[in-house]
Amino acid sequence: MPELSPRYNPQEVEEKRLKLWQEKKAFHAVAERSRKGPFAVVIPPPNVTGVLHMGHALNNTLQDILIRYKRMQGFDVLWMPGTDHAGIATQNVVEKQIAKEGLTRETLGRDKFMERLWEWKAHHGDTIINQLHKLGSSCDWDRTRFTMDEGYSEAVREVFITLHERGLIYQGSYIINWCPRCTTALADEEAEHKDASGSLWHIRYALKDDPFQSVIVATTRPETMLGDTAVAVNPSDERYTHLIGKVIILPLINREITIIADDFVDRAFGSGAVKVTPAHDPNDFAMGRRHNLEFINIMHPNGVMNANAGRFEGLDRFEARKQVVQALDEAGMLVKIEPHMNAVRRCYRCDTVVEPYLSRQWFVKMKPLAEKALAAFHDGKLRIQPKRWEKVYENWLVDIRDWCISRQIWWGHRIPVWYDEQGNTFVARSEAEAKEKARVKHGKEVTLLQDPDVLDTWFSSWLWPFATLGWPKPGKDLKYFYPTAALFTAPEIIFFWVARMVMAGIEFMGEVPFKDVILHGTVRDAKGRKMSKSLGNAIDPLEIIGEYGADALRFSMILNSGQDIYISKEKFEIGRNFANKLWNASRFVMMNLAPEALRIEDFAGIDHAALDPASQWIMARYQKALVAVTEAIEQFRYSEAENTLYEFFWGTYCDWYLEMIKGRMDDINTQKTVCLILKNTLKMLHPFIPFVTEEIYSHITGVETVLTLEAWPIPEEKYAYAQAEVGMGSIVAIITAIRNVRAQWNIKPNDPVECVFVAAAGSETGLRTNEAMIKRLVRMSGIRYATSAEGITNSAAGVAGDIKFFIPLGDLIDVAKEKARITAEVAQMEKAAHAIAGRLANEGFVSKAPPEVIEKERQRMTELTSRALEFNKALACLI
RNA sequence: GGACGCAUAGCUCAGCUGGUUAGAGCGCUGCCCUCACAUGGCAGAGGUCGAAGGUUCAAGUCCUUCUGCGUCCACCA
Repeated sequence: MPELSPRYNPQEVEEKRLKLWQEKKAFHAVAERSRKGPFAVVIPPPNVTGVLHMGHALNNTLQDILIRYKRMQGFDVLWMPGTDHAGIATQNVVEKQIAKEGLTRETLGRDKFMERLWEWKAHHGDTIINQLHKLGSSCDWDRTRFTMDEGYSEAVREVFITLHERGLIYQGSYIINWCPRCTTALADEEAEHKDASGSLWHIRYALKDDPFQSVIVATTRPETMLGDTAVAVNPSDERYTHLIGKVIILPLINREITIIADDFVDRAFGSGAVKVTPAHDPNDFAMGRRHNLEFINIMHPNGVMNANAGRFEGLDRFEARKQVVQALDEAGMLVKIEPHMNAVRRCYRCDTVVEPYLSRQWFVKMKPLAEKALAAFHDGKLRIQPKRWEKVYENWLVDIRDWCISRQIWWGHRIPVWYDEQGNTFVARSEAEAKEKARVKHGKEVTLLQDPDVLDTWFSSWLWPFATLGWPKPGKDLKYFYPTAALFTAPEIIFFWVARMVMAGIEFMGEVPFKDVILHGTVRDAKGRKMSKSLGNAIDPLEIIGEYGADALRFSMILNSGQDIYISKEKFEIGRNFANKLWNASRFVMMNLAPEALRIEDFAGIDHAALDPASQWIMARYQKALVAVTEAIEQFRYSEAENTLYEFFWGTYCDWYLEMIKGRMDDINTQKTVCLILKNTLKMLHPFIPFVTEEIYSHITGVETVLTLEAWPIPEEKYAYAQAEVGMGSIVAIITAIRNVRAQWNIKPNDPVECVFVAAAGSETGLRTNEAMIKRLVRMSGIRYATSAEGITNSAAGVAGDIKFFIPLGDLIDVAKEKARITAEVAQMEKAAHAIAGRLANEGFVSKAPPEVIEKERQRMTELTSRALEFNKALACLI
């Protein structure tokens, strides 16, 4: 056994283990290898442009815990890794890069620009994967997929074509969310509402026949008035009924527009009259359709005013706003300006204010898909945790709107549609197929042009659970691993991704893609703010890994993962410290145990009848921890599982058990127990902190072990009985024993002495409350290391347990003060007993409370009374 | 405007179906470098469970209202 440093060095160990896992292909998934069946999880694919942040770290640690646990349980585990091409985000990154060379994508041209994108992907695309790797994620890395790799693209095309055939994809001109900076359409979910304080401009529109008569309209976007083609009022609004049908001269543009009546108009808002701009507002668009209005587009795709804007042509939309307002004011048409709070939609990629813009796009008809997703949920085929998110999922599906899937960018899956010169569309799997279709239609070869647009990134992401398994090609993996078991993700992404995956899964695989959706919190800084680069409050996971180790990162993160997680750098110390404690306790064990004990594999190797009481006790505690941890993991309550392990290992195994058996290490059965409990605890801890546990395990066994391939411990029912015997003995007896020891050995100050401790079986409850008292009493006798006798018992015989105590009499405490304190506590005990007595005398309680509760209370009272009595006796016989 | 979440020790949170004298970690105080570990050990201080009502024999836990913080959704000009 090589000498191990007293300080755990994570960097060295983690590097070594990563290499080993790779060499041994430890995470390689194989279908139909085990009788336990499949257990698959797909990673939420991070953006290729991504750099590991705390959100990833949390998300992947959660998955890894489950994955490693299930692997240890013997399932055929597949954790599918990969990255998302992240259309706009990636294109933005590369556009910025070429901008440094003075280039734009337009000057470069589509093909060259695409080359640059792929080049970028080749160089930087693995960054995040490598970082996830460092975190210890046990994905089957050989399977790493990319949403734009060849097979995946095939799946995307197949889905587009199938949906089109089923009448669920259509093309049309509607008002969509347009980002003038990215010059592309966005889906509703990609345009985020953000509150902003703006203004409400009230403008006067004069009547053509009678310039002295006018209506006043209010708007938050005055520049759009240039595209007005009507003014609308509510048909039941008496103020305006006489004006319906009259003509108005639109200021600045001098276009004649009509006053129309429409139920949409809210009489109570503003003046009750509203300007109608069908090409620049979704409501106005609908009105325009209803009333057959003209659609006048006043803007170029980049947000600069076009020729329809008259003298405002060439101005950016915000500059145009200023100048329009000014011009209106000068013309005396501006009535007033009110401050106004409203939600402005912004591009989720570049934060530019989104423009409602009329354009021709491709859409997915969502209602039929959503209905099935809803039905599957109602049938209980999908569980969402925590439950409160179920409603969010449900509401979105109920109120769903069609999905705009075309994007005017270049990085992505090209829309598989070709047009001939007449504008006929040919939806096809390939250009050749399209050409063939066109040939049939025209009876001759014709030239075709492919639709220049690409598909929304999410149009590929929503296929992730089955496209990664090889769909549309049939295969063993697809058949075996689909549907997957669970999905871990952040709630922000329910609409973008989760709900859509459910739809696609049902539509194309006939089954929901996962049974459990686990939504975890957001990682925030200590002040509760989201971590972001711009705020400068982000803690880099790689920095933490470098300093404290990946185990420390994982451990601390999970321990803190209740709802949202508030992180500061100091919080990672707990993980580092724990790993170090684990390391040192193991070092101690290895220093003191015989090789025979270190080789112990299971409980059968221990002669339980010959076991010392402390070891019997730790067995019981271990069983309890094992059951609790297993249950917590099954319920996805990882922080609870981890906390249980933390307390068991540190608070019970180290602080009590190892202290107790020091000096008893010559017993081989004790040695074996010490080792076996440690080994099984390492196994239980392995899903949480894979590196350090495996390293230690390998040192103990002397064999390089891949712990995730070892079996998860199974509770041994026969050891549970020790639990029932846990009890505290007579306090008077303890005091007596201490006094005897002192007298017997003629103890001098600061002499460490072993104390024989009498403890009897019987009283099972009240252990914890007794503990503090006993420690006090023991201290009053001059024992400093009062490892107390919690849980130590040696059967009903009431014979000595043999727990080691150090008794330095140097620092005797103030006995009088302690006596007073104990007296107070005893009084409190008596008070509690009295309260119970009162309760028991209460008619309501006796008649209405369940009998077992009454019985419990009665017992408790008896116990409190007798304990108080005993403490009183003990006080009397003290020094 | 709609929906949801949180409020428990100085800080971060447990407290799962109402039933012992409300717990942990960090921080703080005191004593210890004792031969596994000072990234450690032992001992200790610290809470009228956000406010007010209500249900109940019994409320941190259930109901109502309010206050403060947070999140998501939303086409009202």
